[in-house]
Amino acid sequence: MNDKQTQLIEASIDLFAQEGFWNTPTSRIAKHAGVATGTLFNYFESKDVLIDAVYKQLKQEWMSHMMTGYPENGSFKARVEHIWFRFIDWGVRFPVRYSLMTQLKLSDLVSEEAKQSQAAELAFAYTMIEQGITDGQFVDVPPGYLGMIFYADMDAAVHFAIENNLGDMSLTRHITQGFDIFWKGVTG
Amino acid sequence: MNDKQTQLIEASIDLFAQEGFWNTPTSRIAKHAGVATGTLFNYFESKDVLIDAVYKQLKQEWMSHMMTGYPENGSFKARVEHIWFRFIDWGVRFPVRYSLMTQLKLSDLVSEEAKQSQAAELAFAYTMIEQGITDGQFVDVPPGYLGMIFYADMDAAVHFAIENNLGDMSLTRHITQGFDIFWKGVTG
Amino acid sequence: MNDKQTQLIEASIDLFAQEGFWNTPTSRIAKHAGVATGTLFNYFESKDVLIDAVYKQLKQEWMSHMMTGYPENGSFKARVEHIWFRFIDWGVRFPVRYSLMTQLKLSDLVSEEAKQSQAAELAFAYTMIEQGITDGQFVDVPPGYLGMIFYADMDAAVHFAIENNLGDMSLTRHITQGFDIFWKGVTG
Amino acid sequence: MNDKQTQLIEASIDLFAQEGFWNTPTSRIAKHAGVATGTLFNYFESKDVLIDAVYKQLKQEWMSHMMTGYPENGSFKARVEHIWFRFIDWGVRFPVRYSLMTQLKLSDLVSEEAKQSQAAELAFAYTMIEQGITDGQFVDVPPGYLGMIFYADMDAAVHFAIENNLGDMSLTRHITQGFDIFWKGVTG
DNA sequence: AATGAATGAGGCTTCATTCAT
DNA sequence: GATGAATGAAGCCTCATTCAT
Repeated sequence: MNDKQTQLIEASIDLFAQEGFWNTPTSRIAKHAGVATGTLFNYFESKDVLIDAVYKQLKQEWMSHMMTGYPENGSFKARVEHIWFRFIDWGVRFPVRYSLMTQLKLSDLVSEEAKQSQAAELAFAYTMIEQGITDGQFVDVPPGYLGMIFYADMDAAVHFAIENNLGDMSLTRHITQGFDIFWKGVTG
Repeated sequence: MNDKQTQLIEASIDLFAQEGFWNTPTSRIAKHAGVATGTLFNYFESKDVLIDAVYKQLKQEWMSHMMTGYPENGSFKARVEHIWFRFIDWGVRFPVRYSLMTQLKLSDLVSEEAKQSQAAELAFAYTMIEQGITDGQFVDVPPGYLGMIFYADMDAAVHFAIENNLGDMSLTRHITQGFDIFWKGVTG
Repeated sequence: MNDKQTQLIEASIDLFAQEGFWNTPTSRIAKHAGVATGTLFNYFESKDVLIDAVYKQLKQEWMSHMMTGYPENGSFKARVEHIWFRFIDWGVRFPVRYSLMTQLKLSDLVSEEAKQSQAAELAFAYTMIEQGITDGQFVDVPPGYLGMIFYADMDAAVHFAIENNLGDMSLTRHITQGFDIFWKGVTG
Repeated sequence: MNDKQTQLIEASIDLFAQEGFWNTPTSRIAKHAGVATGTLFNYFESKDVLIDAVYKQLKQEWMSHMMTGYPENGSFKARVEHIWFRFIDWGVRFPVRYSLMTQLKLSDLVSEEAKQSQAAELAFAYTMIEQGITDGQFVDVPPGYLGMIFYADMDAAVHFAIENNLGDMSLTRHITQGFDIFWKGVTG
C-alpha cells in the first residue's frame, strides 16, 4: 500500500513547515508518520528524494486545484481569470503548503528533474499567454516575461491575503482588484 | 579591526552562493576569509548571527543602491520610476547577491529582528505609495498590497533579465516595458 | 528443497567475490539467488552460518577435486605429485573460489568448528607427509611444518599462475618446475 | 604533534587484532586511543584511510626490521639468509602485527596505492633474486615466482613458529632448517 | 515453506563551538 | 585578539533479522 508514502510526505510537510528543512531530522519525520526510522528509507532512497517527493506532491495538488473547472472553451479572459482565482484560492486555503512549495522552488533542495517536470505541466499556461500576445490582447513582450509577471502578481495577492487574514467577503474583492490591476497592465 | 568582519561576510556570500547555507561550514568560511576557525566566533557569536549579518549587509547595499540619486523633489512618477530602475539595476548587476538576499528573506534563517529592520528602511516606499493612492494617482487598494505588487513586478523583471542574460540595449528596453505594464496597471 | 540452499551459497560466492563479505547484504544475496529476503533465514540461521556454509562448500569442492584420481597405491612421490597438480589445477580453474576460500580461512569470519573440520579432512595429507619423514624420504622436520611448506608452495604456484595468466603449455611447465623445487628442497 | 596519529594507529592495531576490522567501530578506536570520536577524523579522512595508514605503518616497521643489518656487501647467500632470519624474527616477535599485515594485504581493504608502495620497497628483493638467477645460483624460473616461493616459505616458517610457540633454542633451529629446505630447493 | 515490509540499533561522519596556548 | 586542535552531540543511512500474511 502506498499509505506509508503518503503518511511520510504528509509528516514532512507538517514538520518542514514548523521547523524548516534542515532542522527536521529524518528520524523525527518517521516518528511523526508513525513508522520506524528505517522505514522511511524503504520508501525514499534518501532525504533529498523525500524532499523532491514533497515538492512534486505539492505541485501536483496545486496544478490540480488550478485546473479544476478550467474553461477550456471559454473566452481568453475567462481562462486567464480562472487561473487567477484558483491559484490564489489554493494559496489562501493552504498557506502552509503554498509557502513550502515556494520555499522549495527557490532553495536548491529540489532536483533539476523535479523542477523540469513543473515546467512541462505549466506549458499550457505558456501557450495561453503566447496566444494572448499573438492575438494582440496582451502587450507585446516576451511571453516568458509575461508569465513571470502573471505568477508574481498572483503570488503577491496570496501573500497579502494571508498576512491580512482576509475573510470571504474581502477576499473576493481583493482577488478581483488584483486581477483588474494585472489585466489593465498587460492588455494592450 | 572590522576589516575581518567584512572579510568574513564577503566570504560567506561567496560560499553561500556556491554551496548553500547548510553546506557551508563555518570552518570553510573562515578559511576562505583568511582567518582561523575560532576567529569567526570572535566577530560573530554564532553562525546564525553571521547569517543575519550577511542579510543586513546585502539589504543595506541594496537600499543604498536604490536610494542613490533618488529625486526627493521629483514628480511622483519620477520617484517611482527611479526605484524601479535602481532596483532592477542592482539585481542584474549583482545577481548572486540578489538571489542570496531573496533566499534569506524566505528561509527562516534570518531572525525576525533582522527582517524588521528592513521594514523600517522601506518605510519611505510605503509612504510614497500611500501618497500615490491618496492623491488618486494609484488605484484605491491597500497600500501594503500595492507595495507587494510593486516588489513582485520588479522581482519578476530582475529574474527575467538574469535568466535571459539581457545585454545593455535590450535590458533598458525590458526595464521600460516592465515599468509601463506596472504603471498602466496601478494607475487609476 | 536443498536446491535453494545451493542457490544461496552460489549467489554468496558470486557476490562475495565481487564486493567482499561486508559489502554484501543478505538481501542482495537473496535477490541474486532469486528468493525472498526472509527465505535466506529459513535455510541459514544467520549470515555467519551462511558464510560458514560457503566455506565448507568451497573446501569440499576443493578436497574433492584434489582427491579425484588419487593414486592410493601409487608410489610416494606419485601421491605427493598428484596432490600438487590437482591443488594447483583447482586454484587456476576457479580463481574466484580459490581466493574466496583463502580469504575466509584468514578472516575470523569462519567459525572454529568449520575450520576444524578442514583439519580432519586433511588428515590424510598429514599422514602421507609423516610417513615420508619416517621413511627417510623427507627431511626430518616436524610434519606440521612440512605440511605448511607444502601448502605454501602450492599456494604460491597458484598465485603466480593466476597473476601471469598462464596458458596450458606454460602452465604445465610452471607446475612441474614448482614441484621440482619443492621436491628438491624437502627430500633428504 | 603527531602523537595522536600514532595513538590512533596503535589503538587500531590493538582492536583490529582482537575483533577484526569490521567489528571495530571508529568510536571504539577513538576511545581506546583516548581521544574524542571526532578527533579521529581530524587525523584520518575516513576509516578507510585509517586502515591504509595502519597497513603502511606495519609494512614500514616490517621493512625496517628486515633491513636492519643487511649485509649490502656480503655474499649472495648471506644476503638472502639475512632476509630470511629477519623476516621470521619479526613475525615471531610481533605475531599480532604480522597477522594483521597479512590479513590486510589480502582483504581489499587496503587501497591499491598503499599496496603499490609496498612493491616499490620490495624492489631490492626482486633485484636480489633476479641476480641470483642470472648468476646461475638460483634455478631458472621467473624471478617473480621465485620471490613468491621465498615469501611463502618464510610465511610458513612464521606460522609454524607461532602456532608451536617455539622458544629460543628450537626457534633458531627451526629457522635454520627452513632456510636449508628453501635453499636446497631453489639453488641449481 | 515463502514472502518482503518493517524494524531500530548501530555505524560513519560532520561541524558549530570551545579553550588552552 | 588570534589560533586551530579537540570535542561530542546529532544526522543520515544500512542491514541483519523478524513476523504477519
